Amino acid sequence: MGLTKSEIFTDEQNQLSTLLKAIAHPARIAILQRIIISNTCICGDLVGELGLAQATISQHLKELKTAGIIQGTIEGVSVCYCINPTTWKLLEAQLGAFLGSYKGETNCC
Amino acid sequence: MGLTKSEIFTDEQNQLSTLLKAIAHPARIAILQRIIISNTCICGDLVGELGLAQATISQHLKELKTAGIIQGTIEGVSVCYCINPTTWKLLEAQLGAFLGSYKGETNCC
DNA sequence: ATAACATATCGTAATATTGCGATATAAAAC
DNA sequence: GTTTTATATCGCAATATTACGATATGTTAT
Repeated sequence: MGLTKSEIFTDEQNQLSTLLKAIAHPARIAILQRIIISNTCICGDLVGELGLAQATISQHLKELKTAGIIQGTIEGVSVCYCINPTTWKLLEAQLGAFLGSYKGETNCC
Repeated sequence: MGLTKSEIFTDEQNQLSTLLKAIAHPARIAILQRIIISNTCICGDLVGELGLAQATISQHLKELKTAGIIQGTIEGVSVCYCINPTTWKLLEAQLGAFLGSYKGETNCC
């Protein structure tokens, strides 16, 4: 085993969990925060600021890209990574609906 | 290696990633949705509805409980699991701040 | 062309996650 | 007290993730 049984869940549940998984790492949260702040972010900058090796950061960027959360365009020698607005909005919507469905009524515990 | 270097990130980044990781699984999303809908949820119900073994569901519930997202109180023979309102609000706040920090200005790609 | 720089990919080791059968625990019913 | 019912834990196998050194690739300067 060790393999998530995605076939027994809905597409929405699988999609949301995939997006959340991509964000659920402190390095990737830090990377996204840096991208959002600078709005023109290259990998090299991150290598200096986060305490991770270049290979590791490149790998995290790839995961964010694969999930569709960021997009990269080649900008001369370096690569410019930005937030993918479509996916970001999708995440906000899906997550908002999910988190908002709990109204805080504690009838129970 | 294979161990996340949490010491190089801020407490907020680590806390948010821990909460997200707990939610970032389709089974756990499904479980939370069921808990929210029924507001009085026991493990046995879930075993029938999701296509996972009892041991697996119990493990997912434990992970949600360890992360502080749900809380369980013994209710006779079965256990009643509910959302932990404090953690849920914290997650909404942290995530709202994070997702909301991106304003969608594409100056770049 | 070649050197310098930026990023990606490969290979590998350590650790974590997922899933489940088997078994333990603990309360309620008989 | 034994059986039933509900949940938890153990142990294991399969797979995934995290991290990084080494190396490859590709782009700009010289």
